[in-house]
Amino acid sequence: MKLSPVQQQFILHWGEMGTRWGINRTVAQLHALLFLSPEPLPAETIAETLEVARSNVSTSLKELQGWGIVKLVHVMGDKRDRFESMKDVWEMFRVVLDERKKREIDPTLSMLHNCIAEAEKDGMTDKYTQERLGELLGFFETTTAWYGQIRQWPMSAVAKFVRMGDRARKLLGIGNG
Amino acid sequence: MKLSPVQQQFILHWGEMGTRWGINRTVAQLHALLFLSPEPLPAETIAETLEVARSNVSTSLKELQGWGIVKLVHVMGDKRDRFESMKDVWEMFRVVLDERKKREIDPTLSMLHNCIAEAEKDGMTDKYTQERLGELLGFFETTTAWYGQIRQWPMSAVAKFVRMGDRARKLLGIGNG
DNA sequence: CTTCAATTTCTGAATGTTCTGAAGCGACTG
DNA sequence: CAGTCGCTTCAGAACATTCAGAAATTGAAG
Repeated sequence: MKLSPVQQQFILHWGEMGTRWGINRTVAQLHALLFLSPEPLPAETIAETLEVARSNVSTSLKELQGWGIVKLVHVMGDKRDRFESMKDVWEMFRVVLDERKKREIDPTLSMLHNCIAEAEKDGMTDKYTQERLGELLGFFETTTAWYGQIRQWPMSAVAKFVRMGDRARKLLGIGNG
Repeated sequence: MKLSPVQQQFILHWGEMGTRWGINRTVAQLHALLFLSPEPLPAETIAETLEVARSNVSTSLKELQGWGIVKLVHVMGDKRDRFESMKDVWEMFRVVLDERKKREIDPTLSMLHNCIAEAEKDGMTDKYTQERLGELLGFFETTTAWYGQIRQWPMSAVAKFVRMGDRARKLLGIGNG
């Protein structure tokens, strides 16, 4: 399988991008390749195309399946596993955000709850710290609640909302407008 | 300077958190410490408290200043530099998001524009790839436009918006509600 | 101009991560 | 039941990041 220069550029950039957000480069590249591919690819092909070890592909595919954005599929007459990426971009990012929330934000929320509870009774943690932790918790609670709302909106609603711009805020009668 | 167990827990967790989002552990810990501190701290104190090398503190502070969430300040009668974190959580996250947009999303947008333009004339990139890239670009453009809107809302507006829940969508007459 | 404290820069060492090739496992085939 | 194919696991090598301590720089005070 031969990649066009454009495909290469995209895959490389996506890999680079991944690392900046704490995702393994190869994992991200692999995802980019599958995302562009019209049909599900076998692991062997992926390894050749990306020029990485077969074993590395295996591990990365597990990772991507763990995130829920790549699925294993079979095609008639081929006993090899094939893999395809989720193709709906909006859905894909929703899945990733949900997963990161579960893995990272939720634990942070409980850490903060715990810290705040401890601080109240330990007699060693100053008021200022308690206030800061409280504000941080408030921030996370509000934003996750917010995300919880919006993630359910159909994509068309989001698009309209964006197009409304500041009128949305005024229509809802919120803020200082 | 002695940290309470609660403060330690928070700082450690924040450092851990940072690494998952592509931010150096020490940088994140340092930020956590400054965030909790009622007054600006000199580098020396930070190094002692966090038990890291003085030089490491210096580099990390530069990094945090680069992100725009830590500032150098002076206090009367002390010639040492002191550092304080931005304290408004909402403002702080806005600054970080703005910065990440500038560093990561904007380059991705131009990469996508470029790829799409190239793909149209190179005759080597299949239609399917072009469609996928187009959808991805659409996604990034919509979400950045959206963020551009909301980042300007006062925090109170966001809070109200969240509390309205799905009523907001219905009130605006968007989506399939 | 010298001294001294504070800070920054630099370099090699330590640590952490990512990757490969080899080995192993299981399923299918002749 | 031996042979092949595909997949996964694993140990160590390669690579990248992070860090500490030494050296250099800055800048203020005398």
